[in-house]
Amino acid sequence: MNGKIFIIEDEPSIIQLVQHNLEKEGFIVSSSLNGNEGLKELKKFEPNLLLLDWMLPDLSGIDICKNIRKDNSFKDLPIIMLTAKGEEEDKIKGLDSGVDDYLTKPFSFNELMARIKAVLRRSNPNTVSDNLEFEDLVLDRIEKRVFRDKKEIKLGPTEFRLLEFFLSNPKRVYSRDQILENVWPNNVNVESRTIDVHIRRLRQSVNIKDKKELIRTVRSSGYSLI
Amino acid sequence: MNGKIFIIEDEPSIIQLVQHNLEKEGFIVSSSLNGNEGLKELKKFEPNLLLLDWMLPDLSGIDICKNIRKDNSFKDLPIIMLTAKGEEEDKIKGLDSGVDDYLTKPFSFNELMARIKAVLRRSNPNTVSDNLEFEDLVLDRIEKRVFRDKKEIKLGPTEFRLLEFFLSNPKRVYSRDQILENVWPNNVNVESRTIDVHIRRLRQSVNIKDKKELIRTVRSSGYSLI
DNA sequence: TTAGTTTGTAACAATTCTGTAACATAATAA
DNA sequence: TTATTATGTTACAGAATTGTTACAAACTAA
Repeated sequence: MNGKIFIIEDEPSIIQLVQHNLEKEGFIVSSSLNGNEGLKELKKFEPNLLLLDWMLPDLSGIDICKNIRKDNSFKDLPIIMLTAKGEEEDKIKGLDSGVDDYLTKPFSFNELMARIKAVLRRSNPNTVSDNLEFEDLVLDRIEKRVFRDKKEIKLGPTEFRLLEFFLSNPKRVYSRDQILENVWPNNVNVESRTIDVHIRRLRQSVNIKDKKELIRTVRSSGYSLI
Repeated sequence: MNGKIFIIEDEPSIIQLVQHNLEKEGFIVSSSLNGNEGLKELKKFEPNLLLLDWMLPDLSGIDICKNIRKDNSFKDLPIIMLTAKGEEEDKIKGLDSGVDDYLTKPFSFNELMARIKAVLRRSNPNTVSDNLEFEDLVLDRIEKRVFRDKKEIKLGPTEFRLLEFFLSNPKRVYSRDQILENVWPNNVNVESRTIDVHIRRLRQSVNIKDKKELIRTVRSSGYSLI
């Protein structure tokens, strides 16, 4: 998951929490505590999505919204509005003003994340791709297909998940424990040597003559893409 | 398993139990009985993980959480929240205060241990992201690679850990005892001369023609980077 | 059902890593 | 200087880790 997200929200604790978690998810995040300043910074930052608080000390969220929509280069910027509880009526207005979605505080991060993904996918398909890529390797999560060098590769379910996991963070070395935790269904007990065998199978499928080895063994640590 | 764990929890019996068991597992543990004092001590202690009680006499767990997340040097500190049953669980989760995991009292030590391991695995390699650097030497802990002068150097597992240890505090002279304690798995007995041999191997790998020696011998004291 | 896949494990092979001993050399003290 | 102690260097056996293969059980699709 990638993309740039801007937050305008006057409560620092919310900014901290959301920003922290979004960055952990791989987004580039910037923020502002008030409307006027936020508008300026936003235009410099050029985000792919805006999280906008409804109640701000200077401008209301709706004013910001209108302002943004006037600016030609941002008239398609997806906006998710954050509203405090009990601002029900205003929601409707909010939607009228060109907001893409709204979220009522307090919200869980998972909720927020789901909305962000949905909105980004809907309005900016390029920033959120369901393909994982690494060099000449492409994994299509939706169609469950894998290509190397434009040619399709057939993988079994486990090899697919294994490769998907490696691609989530290419080059990073994962221990067998980490692989087990993330690739196998929870609380399934398999020997760690089993992973070696699946690595072997994945290697066999993924390797192409005249192409370099894709999976690196790091002795006493685990495996990684390379 | 190693690392530093801090506990903020007002019930002494729980602290006793948890602390004792964690120390037996090889963790360095410190604790505090209340929020305000805990916050101060925590920042001095610089833990790798925090066990945080939800109900405290002075501050609530969530306040502490927010406070921690504001501090830049601790915004990635993994936190496991301890809650009593029925203690507004939903609220805690709903607010998503940046907590990494929850545990409902009463819990077994095994449960706790499992969560700790999972959280540490999940968040430590990520947050500790960083490369260790010293002059033209770079050690990438995530990808488990070492570079000197931009060129990759192949190291065995022990040499890697050895170098990693030296890089944690470059220029500092470590005695053979300290090296043993930190580089070799706990309760392994090896002769101290063995270290000399590994130093030799590390030197051989790390040294480059026309570049100065990187590892200094301090007679009767130990070794250090230089 | 049946035929074809997929999966986990065991067993063995291949490879790499480690610790130690033994000897060489360097530094220090007497 | 010589004696003594600390460190450097090398070689090697056996530990430990990983690669590979084969096979039976579990699973799927027709």
